[in-house]
Amino acid sequence: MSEKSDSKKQYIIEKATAVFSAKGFKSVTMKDIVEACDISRGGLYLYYSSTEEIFRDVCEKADNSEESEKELSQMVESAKASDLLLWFIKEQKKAILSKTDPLIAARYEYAFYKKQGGDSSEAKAGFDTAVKVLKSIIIRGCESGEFECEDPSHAAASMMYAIEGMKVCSATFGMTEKKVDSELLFIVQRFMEVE
Amino acid sequence: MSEKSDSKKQYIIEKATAVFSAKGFKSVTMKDIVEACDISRGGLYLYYSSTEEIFRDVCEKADNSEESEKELSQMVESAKASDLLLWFIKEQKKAILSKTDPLIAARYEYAFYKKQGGDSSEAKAGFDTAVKVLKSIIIRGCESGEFECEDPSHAAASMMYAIEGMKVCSATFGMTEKKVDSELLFIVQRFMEVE
Amino acid sequence: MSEKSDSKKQYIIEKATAVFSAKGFKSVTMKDIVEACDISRGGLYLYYSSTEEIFRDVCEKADNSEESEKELSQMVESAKASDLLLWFIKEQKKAILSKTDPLIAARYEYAFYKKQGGDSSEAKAGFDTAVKVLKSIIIRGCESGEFECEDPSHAAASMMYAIEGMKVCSATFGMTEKKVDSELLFIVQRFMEVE
Amino acid sequence: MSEKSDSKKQYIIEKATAVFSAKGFKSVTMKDIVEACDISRGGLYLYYSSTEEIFRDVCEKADNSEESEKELSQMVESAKASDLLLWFIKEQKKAILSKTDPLIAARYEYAFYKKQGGDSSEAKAGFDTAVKVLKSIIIRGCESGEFECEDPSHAAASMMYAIEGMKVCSATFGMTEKKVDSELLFIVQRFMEVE
DNA sequence: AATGAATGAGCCTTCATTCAT
DNA sequence: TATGAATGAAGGCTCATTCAT
Repeated sequence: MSEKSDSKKQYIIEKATAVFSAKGFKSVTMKDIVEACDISRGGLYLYYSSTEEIFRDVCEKADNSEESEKELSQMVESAKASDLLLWFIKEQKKAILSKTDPLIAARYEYAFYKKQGGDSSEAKAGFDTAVKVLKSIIIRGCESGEFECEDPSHAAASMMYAIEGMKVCSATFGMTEKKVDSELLFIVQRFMEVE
Repeated sequence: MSEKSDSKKQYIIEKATAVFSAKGFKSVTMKDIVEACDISRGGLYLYYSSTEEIFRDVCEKADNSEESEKELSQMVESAKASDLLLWFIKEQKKAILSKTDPLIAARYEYAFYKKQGGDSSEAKAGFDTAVKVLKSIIIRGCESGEFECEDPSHAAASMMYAIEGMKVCSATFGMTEKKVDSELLFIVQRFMEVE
Repeated sequence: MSEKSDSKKQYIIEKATAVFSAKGFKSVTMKDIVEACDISRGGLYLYYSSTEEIFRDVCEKADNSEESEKELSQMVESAKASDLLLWFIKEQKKAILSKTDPLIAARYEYAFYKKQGGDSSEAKAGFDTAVKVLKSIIIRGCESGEFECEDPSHAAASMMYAIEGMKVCSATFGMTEKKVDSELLFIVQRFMEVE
Repeated sequence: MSEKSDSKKQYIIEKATAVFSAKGFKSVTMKDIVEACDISRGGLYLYYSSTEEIFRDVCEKADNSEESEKELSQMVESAKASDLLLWFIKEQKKAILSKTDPLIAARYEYAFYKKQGGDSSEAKAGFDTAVKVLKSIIIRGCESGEFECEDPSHAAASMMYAIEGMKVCSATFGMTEKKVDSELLFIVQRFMEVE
């Protein structure tokens, strides 16, 4: 199963990504996927048995190709903290503007759907990871004297909440790039002194 | 029609609120409402013809009983800015913790649903109002010398983004009251000097 | 009941006539009538308990005010047969063009509906009456030497079939007045010699 | 899809024909068809999505097996006009008596339904075709000296109106075969001299 | 592995009809 | 008489899911 079926799964994921990006999470039916993939109804069931299952893989793949954290873990060893921060902020900006992630709306829908059902570990994990990364950047910057920040832990969390808020606002009623830039700059200045 | 049917509508809203709180927005069917209200299928259609229509009234009622902004507009005339800020933060805290608003998840779902459909004015309006209120509190505090803040407009927006982020996080994977308190305090301190 | 309720019935008939003219027979619901009459649902049921019942009265009233046959029976005593024929043809022309009878489509629909249900006496009665009238006109004309016609009985029937055909055609896909005139003239000439 | 589903469509058409013959057009529901076909609700929707769509195919099939016009176009090349006329009249007689076409009532109902909706091209097309065919037969007969007729165009139209009238009368309140024979004979004699 | 026809449950919506007032 | 809220049956439609091939 593994080799062949894996490439087929990749194909399905690819087509499904477009569907979830366009329709969100709950509105997507197995029929939508079947049609997007130009595959048979029964065929799809050989690989996936619910839209949720498909969505998970869609997100997973998207997360990986949004190489962000992986890439970071390499940079983090070598680079200057200010470069890292710049990079992190740019990544977040892209995410806010959905340039990287057209799935954002679907992700939130899914998060709420799971909350309803009691499970929410995935959403939490994503957020916590981002906070950790940001915190480690700040700490690094403080150590190297690039930044000054009394409470990196708190600062990282607060910044991420604000960023999260912008993501939601952008996903629900839209934000201009200019506005996002201005907000991000303002926030960074508030939470740390950049030398 | 108006008196009697209005009380019936109130009854439906009341029962429906529980349904939306428990199941979010999209999963709720007319049948769910019918059953919660213990009325006939046709009976419900006498008052409402879609879950969306019901949801709007549910939210409207919830907004009014979350007397927040209304109440504020009275206080704002007389009170000290620091009291107003305290009050505002407390309201937001309640909202974040869903103590006031168990509809929060449904509201977000609805916002995404409308975004899908192209309309998003309602969500935007809610956010903008909150920013305006906060901004006016900050300005007042600056004038009275209670606060110090260079850029009230920006500060208000940033604080609301962070609060919005907390709302989402709380709605998707939960936040403890302690955590919320700590975050709110930190944020306020970052964005203004409280004398 | 009789006096008061009669005037109310007349009112209902009047309003219902417009509804049947516009929507045919089967598409009309009790709700349509209720709305057209601006009366309560229960109120209508006090007088009528089905659209069919209403439709019967609607037709009956229409038949009476289309004074045709009644009026004729007076004329028939005195007038010249050629005048009567002229009058008869004019009446039919009006009927074909639905100038007199916007109910025509509804009537046919009803006729087919009843046929389905096995009853058809009403439709037959209407047609037979017309044939009789036409036949008596022809006979009268033959006696007075105005017309010449070997088989008045057959001629009357045939002419009425053609007229009936025109009614249906007019009701289903429309006919111009010019076309109707031309056809009626042609038919009369074929079935009798007008001196 | 084409082969298998076509045979299934044929099956549905066959069963549906009986339903439309028995119940007319408007009274027929998808459920009726589903039950007549002994298939599932969803199954029917695989092939047809409205009773109208089914009815169109029902009529089309009926029209083809009433080989009439097709057959005629072959005969018309070779046969004597008087034979053609005889054939045409016989076909009409069958139609009037609904021996060929138990769908007649449903067809009229459909015609009125479409008129209500503004479309009536189908009904008109059917009638016009019949007129053309009859006219060409008459012209042929005149050319060969079999018939004598001053105005074939008018005569054809008038005859068809009469025939149409008989169809309606037969469909609504019935006509005996004898009566139909007698009327048809009379009409033919009136509109042309048969040598 | 893959197909796609078939199923049946489930939701939506509209009406005729009743009944307490 | 008259009202109109309420009911529930009936029909429409869509999907997830299965299964013979």
